[in-house]
Amino acid sequence: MGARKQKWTSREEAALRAGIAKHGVGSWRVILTDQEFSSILSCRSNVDLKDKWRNMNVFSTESGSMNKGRTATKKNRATPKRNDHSMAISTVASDVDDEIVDEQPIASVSSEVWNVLIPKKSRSRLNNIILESVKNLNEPTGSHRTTIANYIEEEYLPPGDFDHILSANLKDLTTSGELIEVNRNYRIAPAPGSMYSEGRSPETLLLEDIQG
DNA sequence: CGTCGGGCTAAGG
DNA sequence: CCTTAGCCCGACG
Repeated sequence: MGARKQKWTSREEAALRAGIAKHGVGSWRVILTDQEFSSILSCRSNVDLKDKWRNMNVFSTESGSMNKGRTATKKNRATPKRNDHSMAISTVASDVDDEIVDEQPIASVSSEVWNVLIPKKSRSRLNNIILESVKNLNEPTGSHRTTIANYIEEEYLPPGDFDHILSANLKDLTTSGELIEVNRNYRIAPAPGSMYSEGRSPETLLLEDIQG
């Protein structure tokens, strides 16, 4: 009644990302039954995971090409194919590249995808990941850039030249006040108005809705 | 049974 | 108004 639409918490999103990183895209049921995430995602169904993952990867909606053409509504996603539990997100990059140009080695594509497909619109997406990482690392004194980079590379995906992108975004987040930098360490900034969320331990912290 | 893509619609901008 | 995001539905294996 109160919440017909149950918004996804950043914790659930993190669990979903981690689950995909470990089990691959499409293994929603497996992720759901994994003891690591089953507790967090207990309220979600396998279909919910799929839908959420789709909504998380909204690329286009760019200027102009808001095509609603019924004929050959390509978009992304091509072959579900059983990918190994190593790439996961790279699969998304691969089929996107599949649409744009010809086939290219994924290794070179992944960084390109991040540079080309991410530029301004999805800046908040990357920042979201950064905030997520800092929050999940939960270092009392804050986390160093290399630590953050390492976490993101492990947990999400590893573009080659990701380092300088991270630096820019960290600076951006610090400027905007979302992160606080102390001695080259970054930590989540305290909430503008409220303290911790109600009933939430400092572990969970805040930042449920940073999307704005 | 699970996954997938399309579509609907309540919220928020 | 328009975009977004959660959810539902039918199809397919």
